[in-house]
Amino acid sequence: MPELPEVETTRRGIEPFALGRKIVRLAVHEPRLRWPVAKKLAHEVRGLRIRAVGRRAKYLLLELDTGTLILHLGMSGSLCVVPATTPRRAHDHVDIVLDSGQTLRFNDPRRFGSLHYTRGVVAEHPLLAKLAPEPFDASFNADYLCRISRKRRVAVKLLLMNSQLVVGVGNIYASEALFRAGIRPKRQARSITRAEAVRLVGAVRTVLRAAIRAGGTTLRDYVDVDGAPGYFSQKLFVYERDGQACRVCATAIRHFNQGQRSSYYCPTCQK
DNA sequence: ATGGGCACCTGGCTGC
DNA sequence: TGCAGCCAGGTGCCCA
Repeated sequence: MPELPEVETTRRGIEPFALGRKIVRLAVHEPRLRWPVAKKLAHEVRGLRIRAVGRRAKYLLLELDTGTLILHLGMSGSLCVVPATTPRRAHDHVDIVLDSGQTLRFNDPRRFGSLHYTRGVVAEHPLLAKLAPEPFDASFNADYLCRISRKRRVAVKLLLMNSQLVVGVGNIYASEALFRAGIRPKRQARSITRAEAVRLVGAVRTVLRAAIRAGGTTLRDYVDVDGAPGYFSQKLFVYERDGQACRVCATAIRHFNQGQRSSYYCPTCQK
């Protein structure tokens, strides 16, 4: 579920509670996540201090004294800060108990999330090593986009969602960015003109920034650290708005399936 | 190398 | 009311 804005909202939410805190105990109540949580992980991080709370793509990174915890929220995951005495609820899989008496509690009904610990250079971890630039990085620009897409026949929306081109853009924000750039999701990547590439890079950044400002998008179950929803759903132009009037030109928004995912666009605003 | 499809899992909604 | 069927913010992997 969570795309970059939701993960970034979570990062900012836990940072004030986590930074500088020592991990008293890490309890894995359900190790069957996307990959089984390593048995030795809890023992490895016990007593270590959280030196930084970072993010790379959709991964949350808790930098500890001697390594990094790598947490992915999957499709339905969320992280809350609660007093350690708070009773667990369904799908509360991991507790990171801090020396403040609070715990970072990971909840994930679908269990597509993951938790790893690495003592090595985190950027070289197999999950992170092949990731493309961050959308706000200067290296993600129109030249780069043109170069990558030049020979690609794949639909531009699928390319946007490919973490080897740019990270953090999932199904919601790919549709939204393409709307803002005036480009139909079905267009072959190689048909994107330079002017369109300029617009698309700008649109990706604008929509992600706006979504972060709104605390992310809650469609079904995403909540932030305080259990509150994100408000960007009110500002979506096309996502899950099929049949409704385009907010710009009033044409009915259309919907179709693309790569086993739903895509939405305005047939008038997008060419 | 590229692109397409599947798998992993639970819960909520729709329609019979 | 019950239940089958379908859908959902991700992404690694296997195959052609």
